[in-house]
Parts: sequence; C-alpha cells; structure tokens
Amino acid sequence: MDEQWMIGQTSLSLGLNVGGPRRAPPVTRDHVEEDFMSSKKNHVVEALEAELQRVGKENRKLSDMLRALVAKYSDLQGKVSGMMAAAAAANSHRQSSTTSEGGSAASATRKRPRSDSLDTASRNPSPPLAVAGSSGRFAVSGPVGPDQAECTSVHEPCNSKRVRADECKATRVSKLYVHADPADLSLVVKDGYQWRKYGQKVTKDNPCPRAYFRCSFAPSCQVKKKVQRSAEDKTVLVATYDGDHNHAQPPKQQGSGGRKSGDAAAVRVSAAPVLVQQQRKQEASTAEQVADRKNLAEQMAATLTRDPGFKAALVSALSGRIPAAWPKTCQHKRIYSGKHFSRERAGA
DNA sequence: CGTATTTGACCTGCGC
DNA sequence: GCGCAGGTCAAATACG
Ligand SMILES: [Zn+2]
Repeated sequence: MDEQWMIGQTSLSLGLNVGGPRRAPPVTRDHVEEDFMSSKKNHVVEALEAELQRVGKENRKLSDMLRALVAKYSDLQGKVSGMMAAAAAANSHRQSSTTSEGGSAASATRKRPRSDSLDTASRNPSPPLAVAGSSGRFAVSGPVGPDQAECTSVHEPCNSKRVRADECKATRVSKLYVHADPADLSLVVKDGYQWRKYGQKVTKDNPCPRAYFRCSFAPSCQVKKKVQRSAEDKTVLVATYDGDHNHAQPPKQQGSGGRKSGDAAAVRVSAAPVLVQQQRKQEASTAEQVADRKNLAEQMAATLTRDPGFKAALVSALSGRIPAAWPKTCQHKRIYSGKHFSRERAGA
C-alpha cells in the first residue's frame, strides 16, 4: 500500500547504503563498456531491491511490535481502570470523613464538587484515584519529605463538562508534589521539559498565585501544567500536569539568543529533573508504574499510528535522517493554538 | 535582536 | 441575567 512512499523513501537511503556505484549519464563509447555498465546497473538494482525488502521487513516488524504494544496496553488499561473504579468507590466512602484540607469552609460551601478533576484536586487533597494496589492506601494529602516528589496521575475521561469536544480524548491529569525553598518565589518545577509560562492567577482558596505553563513544543505538544504552592505547606509546589508529551525530553540545549526557558531557571528548585523523574517512578507503586509506562506507550502508539508521516519518520530514522530541528522552528513562530480554539469557540 | 515572562483584560462556565 | 472564579490571550516588558 505504501509502495510509492517506500520507493520514494528508500531512494533517500540509497546514497547511504549503495554509495559507490553511481554512474554518470551513459555516453556510449563502447559496447563492452556498455555491457559492463548494464551489468553493474543490474547489480545495483539487485542491491536496491534487497535493501527495499530489508526495509520493508523491518517496517513490518516494527509495525508488529507496535501492534503488540498497543494490544498489551489496552489490556493493561482495562485492568487499571478496573482497579481505579474499585479504588474510587473505596475513596468516595471515606471522602466525607477525610476533608482535612483545613478551614476553608466558605469556599467549600460555595461550590459543589465539580467533575473537573483539576478543581477538585486542588481543593481536596485526596486524589481522584488510588492506584496503589500493593500499599492499599495512597496518601498524597500531606507534603512529602524534603527533596521529594510525589506523583499521582489519572486518565480523565470525557465526563467533565468543561472539557470540550476537541479535548475529549481522555486527557491525562497528574499531580506532582515537589519540595521547594519557600523563600524562592519562582513557581517552577524542573521536570526535564521546557515550559512557557502563559499566565498567572491568584486563586480563591490559596493566597499563593498559580502559574500556568504550556509545553514549549506547542502546538505540536498540547501539554499544560499548573504550578501552585500548597496552601498548607508553602514549601511544597503542586504541579498539575494536563496531558502527555508526545516527544522526548529536550536535551539541555538552549536556542541562540533569547533567554533561558523556565525549565532552566528552575535550577533553584531543590529537586533535579532526573531526580523528580526517578522519584516519580519510585513513589509510584508497581501498578502505577505500569500505568505510567503504558501511557507512554499509548502516547507513542497513538501518535505514531495516527500520524500519516509515521512511516516516513521511521524510514528516516532508519537512515539516520530524523528531522531533529523541527520543534525549534515551531518555537520561532508565536503560535497560540489556544487562541484559535477560544476564538472559534467565541464565534460558535 | 529575538525570545520568554509579566500582567491586565478578556472569555467561558457555573451557581444563584 | 448577574456575579464569581478559573483559564487564556496578547501587548508590554525584561532578559541574555
Ligand atoms: Zn511537550
């Protein structure tokens, strides 16, 4: 089905793999030479065909692996969601007794618990799920020890009223608790990704402002995060991640000119990014770990399978031609995808 | 000079 | 319909 594409792409790698036998336009001088050239040409064609077959084979192999990955993922996701449902049921039982958030009774009375997990999460420390199967309890309420980060994540289904149709694809929301110096006013959680701050707001139930960040790979990556100091313990930064990155963590490179990204500025925060990542893994129970990894796999699988250019990228990768610079070009344009969203919404 | 951040204005959803 | 609160935009500003 992709033969045309394959041909086009393999022609890219010809230069790499075949290399030598590129001949000049045939100016026929001799029958002998012509014969020689034609035989050589045949040789090249054979080599090309072999290469084509090899690449096709690899492509099939990778596709199979991807399929298996997706299948495994959906299987595990089913299990996880089952566990989540059970945990949520258990959670809702004791939720009434564990509203230990503090004395913010006024705000609590004003609003009914919304389905928006971000909102509820910020006012209610008990997470919307408890995936910790082994430990039984999943306490994120209190601040963790110094230099520790704790993370909880959830697949947000389409039940939120505020979630619009275009966001209905089960956005993942995860919370990360990072210990930070209270004297440091920067609301930056260094997690290895690059973020662009696009807003700050003082919320009602917390005197500390909440900062809004968007992945600097936007609009290709729609991940957002909110960072706010815990109302109880100002040494704790609560980072709420909305979505999953569809790319790897950027290397510690900063573009020419301009200033450092917010991520780089976060050196002041106690937890190093790698540390955070590792602690996320460590804190997470095995179930969550699996879910986390699965989610990553899902992201990759979904992205790849959805992307028509996946195969092209695959072949490009095989031939070492990954377009590494594309996010940079994206950054150059000041694209606010959200603007289009909101404006369109306003129009409609 | 190019890019990131700041910050007031604006938009949208929700409760009354 | 109005007011409130959270979220986002984008011009102005800061920075390397
Ligand atoms: Zn991203």
